[in-house]
Amino acid sequence: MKQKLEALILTAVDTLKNEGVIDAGITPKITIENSRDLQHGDFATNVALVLAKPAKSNPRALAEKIVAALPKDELVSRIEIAGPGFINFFINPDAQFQIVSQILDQGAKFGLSQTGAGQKVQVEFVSANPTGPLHVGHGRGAAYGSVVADLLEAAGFTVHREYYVNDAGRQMDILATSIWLRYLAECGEVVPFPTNGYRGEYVREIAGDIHKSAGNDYRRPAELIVEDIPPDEPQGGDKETHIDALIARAKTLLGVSLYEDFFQIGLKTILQDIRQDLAEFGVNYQEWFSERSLMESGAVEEALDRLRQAGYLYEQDGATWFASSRLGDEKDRVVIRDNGQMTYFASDIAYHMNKLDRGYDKIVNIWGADHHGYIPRVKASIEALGADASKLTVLLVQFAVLYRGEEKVQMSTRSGEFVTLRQLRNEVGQDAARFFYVMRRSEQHMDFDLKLATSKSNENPVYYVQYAYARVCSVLRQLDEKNWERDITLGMDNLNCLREEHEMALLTTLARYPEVLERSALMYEPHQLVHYLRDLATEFHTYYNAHQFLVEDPVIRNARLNLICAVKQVLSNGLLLLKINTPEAM
RNA sequence: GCGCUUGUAGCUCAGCUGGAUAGAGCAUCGGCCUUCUAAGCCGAGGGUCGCAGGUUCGAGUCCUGCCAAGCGUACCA
Repeated sequence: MKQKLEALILTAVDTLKNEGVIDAGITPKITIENSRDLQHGDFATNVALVLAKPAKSNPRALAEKIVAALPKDELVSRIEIAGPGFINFFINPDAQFQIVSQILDQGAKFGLSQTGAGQKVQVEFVSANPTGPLHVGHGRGAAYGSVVADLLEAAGFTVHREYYVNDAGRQMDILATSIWLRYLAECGEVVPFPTNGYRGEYVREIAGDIHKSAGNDYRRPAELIVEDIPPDEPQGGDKETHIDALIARAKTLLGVSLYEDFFQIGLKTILQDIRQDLAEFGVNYQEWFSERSLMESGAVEEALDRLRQAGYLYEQDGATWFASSRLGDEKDRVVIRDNGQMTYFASDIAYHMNKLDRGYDKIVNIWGADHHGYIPRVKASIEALGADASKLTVLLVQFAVLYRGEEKVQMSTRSGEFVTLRQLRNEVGQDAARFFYVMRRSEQHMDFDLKLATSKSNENPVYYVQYAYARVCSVLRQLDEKNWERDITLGMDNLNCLREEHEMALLTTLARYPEVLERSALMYEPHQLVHYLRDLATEFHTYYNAHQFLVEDPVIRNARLNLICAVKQVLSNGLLLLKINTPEAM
């Protein structure tokens, strides 16, 4: 609809150019909007206002000339000039009706577009360290990321969803050592648990399982473990050096192979838990990409070599640095520490190099907002590798703060008392969890009210949309009970009897769906879809209260049924994208 | 100190990339169930869009400077 209008306006502008009214060199940026106010027609454009200055003309006068030059089209029933020079278009009602048959014809495909056809996009999200279960913060990234990916797919992109598994590095060593220490406790060895260890209950469970299946195979005497270990924080020492020493001790006492058992079992168990958690939440991936595989395949060395050849690496204080400050980062970054270990950033460079080499047109990373400081250095590394950094988009998701009514829910990873995603799902349910996560702009700090999400009342916005869907279903059931046949063709042939204000409003809203979907996708803003569905539900509920659908007159009845079935279809398409259920009865 | 993000109704948030009289939900107040589900609808009140400048026909939206909140500023991941 908008495209047609745009074409008409362009023709008019061209005519005026030929007449010399407008300088031929000017190409206006035409914006067409859905009018907010019905008095302003269905669509409005500001071309006249934009062109007034370069054309050295009064906007209203110019608007009149443009309107005069507009080709006649049956789509438009009336054109008005308003305010400072807006051109308002009133769409011919007959043209609006076709949306109903279009929706019912296309069904689940209505709204999908081919905008991104032929383009490959990779979306990486969640990527939480596999050192414990996902918590509510990850949940927001999961819901947001999966919907963004699905929206892109709906817009025609080929989407590759990926989880980057940090299965290398110190955090994993801390996990392995934590499990071992808990295991020793199972065996009866008394070793104080380090401040910096993972204290969650799940660590004990994994340790317990190992003890059950392996008995005392991994048991080592407590004296040997604590011998000469520097003190922990409560004893006046440093918790970091303390735990590092414990890790080193674990490796010596167990040997590489046995230590690796703990590492692998911990990784496997937790990763399995994360996968299952996400799958239950409706979040699925094409690939779980291992950081370790980058180290083992030599990809990290290769990436560093490429940076070195490009002249971006230098040695200082025994460490190897990447000169990211030359490419916009605030300071240079260490890639190889003075102890010879690669930093996390080094493998991250290799990972992004790998993504680029895979030939994606777009790379989308969804990160927690606390990682924002990382963006400049990653972009710098991509540029240093000679690639196009604009291919990478990093979307930040702000933390969700949990409330239970007025009361803030405390979360602490240290104590192991944090609220897990699983607990949240169980408490508020799948639909409410997804809806709440995705109904706010991702950059918006979010208050997640558990009480509101759990409430099965009118306070809860999730039910509002679902209820609209269920109501349509209910009407169709009533139709059956009355033994009335639904005559789709009769309804289609008589859509022009849908002249009530509420019906016209529904038609325009329905027609907006494809555009909303595309915008949501291209702007990575699922909340736009959520708001749209809310609006559609509102208009349906209003209509429902204002008019009876199951009326005696079969012509009006079937026309209205077709309209509400179109509403049902669009609600279903939208909710499906959000992976929110469409209950037939509530 | 510097950087990123955010300041819009009592609360939680939208605001379609600069447009017309700033919108919704919750909360408050008042109405609507013998007729398709009242998890709904209709109506009312509620605003210096953090503050101050600037850009222009026009600013919640853009630019500058302040103020406030969250996060980040590691040879941690």
